[in-house]
Amino acid sequence: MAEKVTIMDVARAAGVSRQTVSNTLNSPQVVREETRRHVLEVIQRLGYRANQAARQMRTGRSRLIAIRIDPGGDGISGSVLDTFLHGLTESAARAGYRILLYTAADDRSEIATFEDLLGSYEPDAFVLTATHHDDLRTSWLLERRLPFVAFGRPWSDLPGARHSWVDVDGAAGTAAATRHLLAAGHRRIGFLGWPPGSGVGDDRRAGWARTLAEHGLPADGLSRAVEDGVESGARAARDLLAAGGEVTALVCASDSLALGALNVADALASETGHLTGRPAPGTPLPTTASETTPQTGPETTPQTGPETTPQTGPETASGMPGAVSPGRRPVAVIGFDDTPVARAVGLTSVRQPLGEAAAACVALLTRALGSAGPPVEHVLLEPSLTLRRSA
Amino acid sequence: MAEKVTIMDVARAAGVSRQTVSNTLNSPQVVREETRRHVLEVIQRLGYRANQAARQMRTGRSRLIAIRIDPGGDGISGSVLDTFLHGLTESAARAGYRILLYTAADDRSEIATFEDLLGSYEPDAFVLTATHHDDLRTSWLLERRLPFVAFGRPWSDLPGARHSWVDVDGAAGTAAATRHLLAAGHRRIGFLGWPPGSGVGDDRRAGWARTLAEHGLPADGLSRAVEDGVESGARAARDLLAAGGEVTALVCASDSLALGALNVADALASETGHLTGRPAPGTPLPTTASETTPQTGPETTPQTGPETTPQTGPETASGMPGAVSPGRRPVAVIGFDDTPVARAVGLTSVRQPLGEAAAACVALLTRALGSAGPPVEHVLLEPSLTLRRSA
DNA sequence: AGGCATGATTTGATCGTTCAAAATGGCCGA
DNA sequence: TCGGCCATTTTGAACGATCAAATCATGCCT
Repeated sequence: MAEKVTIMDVARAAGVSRQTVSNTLNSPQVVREETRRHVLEVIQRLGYRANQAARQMRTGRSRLIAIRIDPGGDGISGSVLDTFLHGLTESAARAGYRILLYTAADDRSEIATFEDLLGSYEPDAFVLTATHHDDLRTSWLLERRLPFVAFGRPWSDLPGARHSWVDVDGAAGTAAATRHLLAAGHRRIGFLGWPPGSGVGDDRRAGWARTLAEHGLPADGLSRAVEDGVESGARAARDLLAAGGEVTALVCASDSLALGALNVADALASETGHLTGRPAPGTPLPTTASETTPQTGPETTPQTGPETTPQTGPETASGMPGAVSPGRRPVAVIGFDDTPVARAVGLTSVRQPLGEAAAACVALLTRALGSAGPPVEHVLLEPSLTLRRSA
Repeated sequence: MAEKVTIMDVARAAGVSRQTVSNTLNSPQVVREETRRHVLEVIQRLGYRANQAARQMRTGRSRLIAIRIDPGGDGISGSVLDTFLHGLTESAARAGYRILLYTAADDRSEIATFEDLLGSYEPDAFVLTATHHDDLRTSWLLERRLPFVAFGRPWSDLPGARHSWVDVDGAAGTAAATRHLLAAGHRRIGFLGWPPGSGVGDDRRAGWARTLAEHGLPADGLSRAVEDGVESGARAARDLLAAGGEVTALVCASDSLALGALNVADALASETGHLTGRPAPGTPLPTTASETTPQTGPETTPQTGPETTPQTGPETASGMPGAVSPGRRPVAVIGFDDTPVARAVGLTSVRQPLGEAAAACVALLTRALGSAGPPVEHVLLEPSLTLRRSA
């Protein structure tokens, strides 16, 4: 096993007391410059690291942030949590925190886990995801004045339900998508979303509706509300396109719905002879300019250091057997979340700045835990549009 | 804040000493039955939970398992780690452990993180993923006799590099895929994989090659080795299909490659008039039997309790505009990992039993940490084939 | 020179648990 | 009645850090 180096080992080696070593690390300003340097040198040499358990016992802080990981539905948008989690781990590490995972089936069992964790590992804070109407978790945490941030707005305006949150402006995302389609000449733009009641879904629909209204275009009958899923998206798209509204483009609340819609659009195109409009279903565009992310408005994203996500880079293409002759575009489709599926099938999609969101969560938490600054803060980030062949 | 309940609070309330409370929890056999029951009742009533930091200080065990989370390339197979992580969190919780996350860019920085963590949070064990040839991490951990399991075999047979691992038999997966294609009548079955040298990739290619050999079929010129990615998969598929080998089916080392191949296959089909062979690219089969997972051999998977992953269920379908008339099948394609992308585009794929793998990792670790059983054990799990429209 | 504020460092106590050893009490046989 | 043994329970010490208070220098002012 690795030999343990305690604060006493360092103290002895440096010829000072425990407390001076502790002070050089935690309150450098009270230690004489020369002593400080010497102690730091010894710490370095011995490879000393403060034992977290002992520190926690005395200070009551674990430097642990807990977050739930869940299986994630059909998995298509599962990568969203995945990416967020990675960003969170990275940002937390920079701030001296570590991420602790737990699972829970519903609000009730999640609260039970809160109690369990608080009694044993004593995480300093929680990060909540998938907030919803009448979220039991937020009220439970608020009642006990436990520090937490939600990734997602509180979708109810109960007076006491004020807490810190970070979110991505879904409405701005669908608005940008809609504006992009308008700029491309589309005038009958439909929306595929979820049944009313989900905060996220309503928000995304609102962005589309608002933008149409701003351009003096009617939205009546151009919207469908179905459960999330590829096939329900396909059904809804068929229904909407057959309704006689002459819809030429679709904005969708998720990549799952969008993928279903895209399948329908491609099928219709091949049926009506427009097959060659796109190179081949699911094949990337032959130009390197096919994958771009234009700004969707004033970028308020805070600078959070370099994101080290290795980019695969836009795929280059050689001979495209499907691209025979240029034809008129079939129904344009835009998804939401820019999941791997979207990249794989060439679906234009709204991308959430997940790395920035994670960094913002950590920033809010550390500020709250450091007891500096206001206890309740909000950060609303702008998404961007990743353009691909589908729109 | 939540009122803290210590072991002394319980002791006082129950009219016994600290140690008796401790014993009721940790060594029940030394406590008189009646006392034990009484103390347990008080513990329940007060909601006592042993403070992990204090316990860790005394025992030296943190009940923490550390694992790396990484961004995950193009994201398509990112969901693999995601699912594994969820299973790990669940299995670990059942065994009384929690999962701690960290990030690292490469082996060197991961080892630096080991040192950091071991000096501060003192995780009891590590779970390594993405093991590779000459893995610096395993040798580092082995030298220090630190407990760990690798999800992935050690892809080098250095004498000293013996450690516990859990893996999925990739060769068995590609073999099953190949057998499935053979049973469907295919005789010229190609393979799209990665350049030689990666253990995982070589293993998957071997399963395909072995199966062809077993059936007395030649494999010469039927294999391509390219970097992972949708477009490189497409290129390799075009190359292989144009080579004049009359290839009618493709087994691929990943869903990314398979997706590229599928795009090419679909494009070729529409070029040669076979378009209607499949309902519509990216559309699920209209039958509910389309998504099945046959056994691929003697199932050695250990029983690990109910996996609570909510299944979306096989998608049902209504009118399929693309399915005009039944035609001859175009090139069949099978992927690997059964990612969300595969489900979304209807790609038949080899599924890894990730929940079982995670459970096996935890089982191996707890056994090693409990110092019962042999310190080095191996678990090799059988993957299964998820059938969809692509093969 | 003595008192005193200031800066730097050290000492004592404590967090909550478990290990190890000591204490208690009942029962038995001599 | 006493010692010994066993089962059960209690007490003392320790894990490694930080907080709070005490101590030790040092310089300055009166």
